[in-house]
Amino acid sequence: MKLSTKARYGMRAMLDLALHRDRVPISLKDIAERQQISLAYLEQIIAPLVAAGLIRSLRGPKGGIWLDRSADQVTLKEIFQTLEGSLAPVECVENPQFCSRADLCVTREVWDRIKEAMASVLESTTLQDLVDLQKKKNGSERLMYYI
Amino acid sequence: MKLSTKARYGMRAMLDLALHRDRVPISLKDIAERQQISLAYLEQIIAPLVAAGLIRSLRGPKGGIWLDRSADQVTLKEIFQTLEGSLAPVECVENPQFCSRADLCVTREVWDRIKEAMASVLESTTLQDLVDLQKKKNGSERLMYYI
DNA sequence: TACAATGTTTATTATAATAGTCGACAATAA
DNA sequence: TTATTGTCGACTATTATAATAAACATTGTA
Repeated sequence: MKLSTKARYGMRAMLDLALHRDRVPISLKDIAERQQISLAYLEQIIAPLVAAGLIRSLRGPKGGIWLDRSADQVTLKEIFQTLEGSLAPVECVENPQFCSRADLCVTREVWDRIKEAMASVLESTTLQDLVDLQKKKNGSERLMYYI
Repeated sequence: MKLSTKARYGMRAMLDLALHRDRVPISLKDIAERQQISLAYLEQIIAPLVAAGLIRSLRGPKGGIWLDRSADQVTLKEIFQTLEGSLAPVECVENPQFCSRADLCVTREVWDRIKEAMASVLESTTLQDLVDLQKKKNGSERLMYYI
């Protein structure tokens, strides 16, 4: 049960945005270079985040993207769900009619608990928490991330 | 991030075994029928559980499989890991050298927390817990599961 | 106004994983 | 001895993933 690269890269891209809030749009090209993701692929990852209203964008020279809210108002759950869909590890958790056994099956309860455990982590963490973690972690290596 | 059918079916098969502890081997055919899984596919799911020592087996007439331990001694984590591999949602959590950014990347911390949250649920639940849940849930429908 | 620099959208593709099926084989109780 | 079980390996169809690429739309600036 592995995460897709879209969710992995997308989370990195969102953190990159949060770390570079300079009141100017950040170009996809810059993010792609810093995060070592191909520009073309990054475009595909950013698109749903724009559609979900987490990111805003502007085309043209000096264009780019930026967070629509302050980092402490964006939970990782929103990002995750936008890129990966439901948190449920099996379809029947959200969609009982997916399996005819759903109403009798107690393994479903297990998968639901896992969903809730994941939700708890992702709801309680914001982009700002990641920013703080990053700053704390970098210490002297800060320059790598801020220049 | 969805579970494979192997883990889904395998968890059901293990619960089926725990519910039918009658001191006799249970045939794969019976489990396949009750759980609505093809026999051929179920064989593939059972094999790693036997290899992991969770299940024992006997061939021939009246042969079948059974739990090697009592249900309260089998955590769901063991079953999950046997069928699905690591709990880590991204490779770098277990294998830092998977990604060159691993030591600086704080999204990795998020994925690790998710892994731990899942582990917590799966470690703290045993097959016996599922058996109890099932009995409680079934009530009058018990017969469906016990005959 | 022209144009270069950006984001947007859609199509296409290669690779791998999933979810099985099938057939030959091995062991064993009756 | 034989029918009944589990074991093992090969095979296959379908789908998802992880991209690449090309054409297009917008916009700041010279």
